[in-house]
Amino acid sequence: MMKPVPQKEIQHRLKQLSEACKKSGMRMTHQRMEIFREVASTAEHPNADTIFHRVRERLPSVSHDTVYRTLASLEELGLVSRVDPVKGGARYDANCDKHHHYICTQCGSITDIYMQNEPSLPEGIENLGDVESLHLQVRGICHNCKTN
Amino acid sequence: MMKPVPQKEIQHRLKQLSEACKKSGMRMTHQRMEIFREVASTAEHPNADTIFHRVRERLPSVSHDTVYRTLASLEELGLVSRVDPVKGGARYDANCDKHHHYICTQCGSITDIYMQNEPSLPEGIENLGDVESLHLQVRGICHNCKTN
DNA sequence: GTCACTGCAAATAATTTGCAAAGCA
DNA sequence: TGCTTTGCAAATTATTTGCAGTGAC
Repeated sequence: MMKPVPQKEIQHRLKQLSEACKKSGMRMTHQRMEIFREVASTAEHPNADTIFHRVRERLPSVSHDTVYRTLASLEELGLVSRVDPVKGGARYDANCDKHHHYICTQCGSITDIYMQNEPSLPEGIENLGDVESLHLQVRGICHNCKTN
Repeated sequence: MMKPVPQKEIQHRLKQLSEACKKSGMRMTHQRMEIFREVASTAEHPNADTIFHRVRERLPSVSHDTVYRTLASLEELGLVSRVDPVKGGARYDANCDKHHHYICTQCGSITDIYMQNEPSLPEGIENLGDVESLHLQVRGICHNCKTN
């Protein structure tokens, strides 16, 4: 269905995690590693509960709140980003390339999209404040939902 | 602080509500009118709870769940739109002009922004599915937070 | 050894639902 | 009158927090 993340990319991301932990004084725990691996291994933008259940298969003692706390730290490190879909809880993404999202309003699937031309900043935005980031969501009904 | 919505515009929006109710078979109740008026009277994108408290001042018996249900119907009618901020619950907006949002990641304030050039659709989006709408969020720290 | 991290349990926030009564068309 | 809508209460869902024990460095 969705293109899997290549092994090489997963390894690269895990290496970044290890470096980021070292640099920031965070500890590289088994849980943190497995939770990040789970997000880094898929492009489907799982939510916290999905991540919890998948990690649990390998690490049966992991708890729900550790997943939330870990995702929050990973977000602070800039290793995962949170996507707020139209409905339902937050979804997570370890793709650090500049990209945007296509969200199916029917099934809720989230797909990374890349722009040829990044949207320009609206004129006068500097009157409002700093610009840290720019997020574009394209919403619609995906082909999969259309045909089913 | 934020530019107030002109009386004329509020009246226009209320008229649209009345027409939309007639057309769709929805009934024009006192609660629905007041809840919509509350959203239509401000540009600050209040959340459900804020709307609840404000409406309550004029209509003391209104309940929390009626506010949620009403906002959901108004959204279906296309009279209000929901904005999902970075953190916290959904926020509501009765501005029907095509616009986007600046969100302060510190205080959570949401400001409408207008683009000179709408962002173009990414090439190949038609391979994913239909495009219903396009939402741009610009995030940063607003001047107000910067100076305080 | 120290301090960050974890699991547990419980709290909180945000939203939804079932149902009988009330009210608009 | 008939069907939508409301208020109440309770249930759910999503997420957060306090705390004592555990583990990485």
